[in-house]
Amino acid sequence: MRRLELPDDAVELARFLIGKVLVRDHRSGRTSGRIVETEAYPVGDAAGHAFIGMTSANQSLFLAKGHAYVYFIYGSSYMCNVAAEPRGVGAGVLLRALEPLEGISLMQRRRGTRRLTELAKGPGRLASAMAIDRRCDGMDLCAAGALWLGRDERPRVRPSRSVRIGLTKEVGRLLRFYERGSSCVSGPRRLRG
DNA sequence: AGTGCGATTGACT
DNA sequence: GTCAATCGCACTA
Repeated sequence: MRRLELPDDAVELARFLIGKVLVRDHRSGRTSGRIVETEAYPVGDAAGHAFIGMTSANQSLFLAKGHAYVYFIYGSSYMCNVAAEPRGVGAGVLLRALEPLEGISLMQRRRGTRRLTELAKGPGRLASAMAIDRRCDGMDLCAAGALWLGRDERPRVRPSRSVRIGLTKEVGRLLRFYERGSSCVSGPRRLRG
C-alpha cells in the first residue's frame, strides 16, 4: 500500500480516516483493521489533551500530522490518536473502532474473546487487539514502520457523525465519525447518541 | 508529598 | 441498565 497523504486539520482527518486501514506489524505477527469510528479533537477544543499546552505527557500531539499519540487512561486502557496539524500545533484524532481484517486469531488471543465485533470496538479494545502501547507513542503512521496507515480495497461510504463519547467538556460538538451500518462501531449509531 | 480525575472497560443486577 | 477498578499526570502547597 502506498503512503497516505493526510488532510490538513483534525476534523477533516477524522472524516478521512474512516474506511482506511490501520496495520500493526508486531513480532507476534501482523494485525490490521478497517477504521470504522474516529473522533476529532481540533485546535482550541477544551476537551482535547493539547488544550493545556505541551507537557511531557501530550507532546506527541504536537508532532507533525500522521504521528501517533498514545496514552494510558483509567489505569487500564491505551488510546491511539493521530496527530493532525503541523509540528508545534496540538490537535489529533482518536481511533475508536476497527473492523478486523488480518491477524484475527492473534486479536482473539489478545482480547480473550472470539467475537469479531468485540475485538476492536472501543478505543481501549482497539489498542489491546493491535498490541498498541506506550512504545507506539511518537511513531510516524505514514512511514514504513511497526504501525502504519493504508487503504482498504473496499469502497468507502460517507461517514455519519454524532457527538463524541465520554466527555465532560465541549459536549455538544458533532466531532465523532463512524461508518453507518458497521457492527464494529462502539456506542450509539445515530446523530445525537 | 498529597489530591483529584480522566477521550474506558468488564462485571454485575 | 449501573458501577467500581486502576494509575499516571497535572496541580496545589
